[in-house]
Amino acid sequence: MQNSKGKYFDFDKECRKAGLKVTLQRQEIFEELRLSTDHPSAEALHERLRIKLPNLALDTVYRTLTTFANKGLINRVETAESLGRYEAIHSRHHHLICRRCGEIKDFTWSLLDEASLPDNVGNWGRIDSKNIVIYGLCDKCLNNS
Amino acid sequence: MQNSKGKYFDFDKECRKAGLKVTLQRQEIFEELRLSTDHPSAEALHERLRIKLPNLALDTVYRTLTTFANKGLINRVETAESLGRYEAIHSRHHHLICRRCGEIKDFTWSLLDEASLPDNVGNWGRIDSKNIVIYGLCDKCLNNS
DNA sequence: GTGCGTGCAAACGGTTTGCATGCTT
DNA sequence: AAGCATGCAAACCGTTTGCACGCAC
Repeated sequence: MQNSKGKYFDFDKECRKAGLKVTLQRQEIFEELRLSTDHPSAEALHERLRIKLPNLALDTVYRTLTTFANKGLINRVETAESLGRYEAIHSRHHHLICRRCGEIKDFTWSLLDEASLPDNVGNWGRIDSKNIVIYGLCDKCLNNS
Repeated sequence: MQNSKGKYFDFDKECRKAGLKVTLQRQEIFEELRLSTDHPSAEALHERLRIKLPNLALDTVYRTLTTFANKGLINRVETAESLGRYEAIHSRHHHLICRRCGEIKDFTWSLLDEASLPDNVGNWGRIDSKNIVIYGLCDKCLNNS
């Protein structure tokens, strides 16, 4: 993505716009995350990048992900394992989480996105996000049990 | 609750039914959790029980909560802080979580509970729970900022 | 050249585990 | 009397932090 002419997302540009220096580590971490569809953890990303960047430190991955999330370049997702996991930002979606294998599947539900909240919420405050989290057993795990 | 004649929930009975021995620690931990409305963590419960049970070990609280959750006596709730927190089981509800103070408010939304999932979920597997998690800033925190 | 970003190592906090003792059944 | 539950201490694991060097700007 270094020199992409904005094909998908001009990372270098967005990075600088956020006031961050463009480094190889940041480029690669973002790219790996962008290509991942499974909400990897910091450790998982570190593992995957070991071939490309053998010297990459795990704490750099943590720091980078935190920085990206703070700058709004990526989203942090709370999961079943009480473990911080991350995702490249894409469209509004909800989560199906398998209790067994931990896999997280996204799904969209525009009907809900547009629905207004029930009265008993009242004027709780300012709402930033509204997400459904569904737990269960995915098809694979159901068949292997 | 030890000798309550089933006024709210006969803990001793339910405990034995689940194959668990009834101990003072378990009774007190359950009772404290039942009286709590703020989804306390294991550490918070431990702290609150210090007066009643000065010798109660923190790991006992962890073990007890895990045991209860496994037996279905209580629910485990995933929260903003990536921290396991617990709640006594009450009626079906959803969560409003304040990013600032971490407070979790419950609300009900039967319309959603009864709604059928969108088509794109397909036959993902077996669904155990379906919860909405709303993040934002509660009224108190909004006014103090 | 300035200062942010990185790698290294050590600290940290919540949670889990091994073991011997104690209490429920 | 038998065995699960507890307390204690140590281990564990994911994450954060302090520091000095190195690279982007």
